[in-house]
Amino acid sequence: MKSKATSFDIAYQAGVSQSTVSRALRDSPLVNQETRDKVKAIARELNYKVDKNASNLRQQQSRTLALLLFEDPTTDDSLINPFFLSMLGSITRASAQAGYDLLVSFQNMSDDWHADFEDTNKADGIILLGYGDFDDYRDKLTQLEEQQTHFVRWGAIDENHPGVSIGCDNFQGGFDITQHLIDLRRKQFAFIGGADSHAPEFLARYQGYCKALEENGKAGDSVCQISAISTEESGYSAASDLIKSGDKVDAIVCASDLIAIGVMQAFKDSGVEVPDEVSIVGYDNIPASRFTNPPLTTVAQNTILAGELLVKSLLELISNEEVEPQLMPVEIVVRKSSVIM
Amino acid sequence: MKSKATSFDIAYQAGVSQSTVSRALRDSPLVNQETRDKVKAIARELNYKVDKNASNLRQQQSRTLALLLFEDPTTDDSLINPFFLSMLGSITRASAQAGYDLLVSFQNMSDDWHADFEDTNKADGIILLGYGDFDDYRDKLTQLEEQQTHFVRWGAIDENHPGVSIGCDNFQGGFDITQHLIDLRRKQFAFIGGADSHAPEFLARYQGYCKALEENGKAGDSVCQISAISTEESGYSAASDLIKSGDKVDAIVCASDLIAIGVMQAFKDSGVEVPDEVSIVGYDNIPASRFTNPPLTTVAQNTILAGELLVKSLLELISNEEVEPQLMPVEIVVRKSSVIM
DNA sequence: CTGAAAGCGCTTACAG
DNA sequence: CTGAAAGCGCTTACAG
Repeated sequence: MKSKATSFDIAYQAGVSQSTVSRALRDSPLVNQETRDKVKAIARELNYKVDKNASNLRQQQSRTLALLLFEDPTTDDSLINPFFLSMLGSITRASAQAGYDLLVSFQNMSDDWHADFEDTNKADGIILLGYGDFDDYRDKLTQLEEQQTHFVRWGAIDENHPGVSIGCDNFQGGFDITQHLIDLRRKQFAFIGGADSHAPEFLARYQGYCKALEENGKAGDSVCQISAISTEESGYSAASDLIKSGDKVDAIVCASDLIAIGVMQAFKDSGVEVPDEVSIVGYDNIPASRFTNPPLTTVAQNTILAGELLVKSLLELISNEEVEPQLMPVEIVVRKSSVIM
Repeated sequence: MKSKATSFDIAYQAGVSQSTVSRALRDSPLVNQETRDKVKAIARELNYKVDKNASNLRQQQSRTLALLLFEDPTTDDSLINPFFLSMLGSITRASAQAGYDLLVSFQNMSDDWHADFEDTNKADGIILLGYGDFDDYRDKLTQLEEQQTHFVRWGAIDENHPGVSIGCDNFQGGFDITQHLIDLRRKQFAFIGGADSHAPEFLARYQGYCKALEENGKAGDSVCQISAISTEESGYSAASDLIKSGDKVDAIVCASDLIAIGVMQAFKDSGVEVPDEVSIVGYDNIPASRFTNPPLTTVAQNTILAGELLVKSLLELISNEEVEPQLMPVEIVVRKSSVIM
């Protein structure tokens, strides 16, 4: 009584075979309209639901996507980079709309993502968000590709990177935000954030930064760059080094908002006024960027579109369609951390 | 060749029966040590992974938990209340550690959570985070209970609420933070946030607030309360009303950080200094609360412990153990929005 | 349009 | 300690 109804229970009550029940519930055109209605009515009445495990086993699929997050060295408890957190909602939503369930896990929970998700039939494909060092990560991507795993990742787009990437135009973002500072008549620039193969997104932002300086005759001397990973602490310490060095700067482009928040704090702690003495800008438009003091000028990436595109591309990959990497545009969000009133 | 190995492939190579392979891989004591090692070696070599669907179907379970988030009216794109977002990491982590997968979805994606998760065998249990109006939500909880669904929720603890709740001591939090303001010699108090059955957490915080005022001989006149839902906009508009009313207040307890951020903005826009003229405090200790100007004094809930406890309790429920609701302690985080320097 | 039957890949009671 | 067999609840080719 209390135990779950199966398709046989419905078949019995409807006076048809179990095969017919299965067909009717899946809206097969093979089934007579009348039979179909009857079966559906009984199914509803018995509160019948197709058993996912049985259905998936039979069809050799899972109708589930896996979202693998990178465990970030964040200051709060979430362990997830706030930028990725804002993407989570749209990925969840897009998966659900496509009729797929979404499994969420951390990348470091497993060594072999393919084995743990696709081989076990837990997921039909994988979405990757974030990573530590790209040079290490690349090997994992190559491995996934060799195993013919269906996966998409958010990040820099480069023909040499394994797999399909969806990402924003980091070069353009770096260029635009630097141009914004140049338009404000800032003279002495610095870039804070790693600018090498370990972090290709940051590198592209840096290259956009350099290009903007170059186009404005500011190459050479003022192309100052200090490495930092994407945390407030790292930004704080990089900025402290810069301040100690005595180099005069009046414009700082940070590779991420988290870095910028740390950098801003370091300058304030040294008694330097932001933006009066130095303009500071970030990248990502994380929720906290609106609340910093002063509010942070930054580069926004469309996280809603990003989530939708990641899911859409992955589903295409799963249906063996050809999928192109996608480069999305960025948008400058001007707030008070850059503009002198 | 390229197709996935099954237990039969291993059986063939190991020269044993498929049953023995299954037993060996599950570390059954029935299997000879030698046989077990051989089977495991071959499994590793063939990159064999147990098919989840088959295994789950057979065992009539899913080893999966469902996390149902409430789609909040947030200002950013995530659609998820930042407080719950910080819990996501620890829930993900705790599930993985218990050997369970975590399915994430929005509550409004479905009308019948039981049917959509437990009846389909997609999940063995459900974790609920957030809701809109508690009076509506309560019916859903009652329904879940009637269907004997395994579920736990984060929220107010009340014997009359259906199901098992894990939550922080909202009454104590409201009391402590109000006492903090009293200790600062504030005189005229207001509480901003709904204080009725629609939002039991807010109500408990309000009751703690009232109790603290009462104990300090401040009951009666100063027990001012203005309703607001947990968004910056709602806080802003409630504070604007308060300001317009001309009532003098020098201490405002907000039911959440989001409300407090809006309230603070409204006062600043009216030229009132925070905290010099009015102390403003929030509740939740969301990431952005550290960055507001001035940084927000608030009540912190231990999100890591909360996530772990939710998962632990749900697993106990699944194994049909008796589970008690859990009330966790809170901690006041004093920042500059309350304290005059 | 419908039914009987096979089979997806496991786990486990049963028999030895 | 091991194997043959049943069965979890579906979907779908096959036959009519």
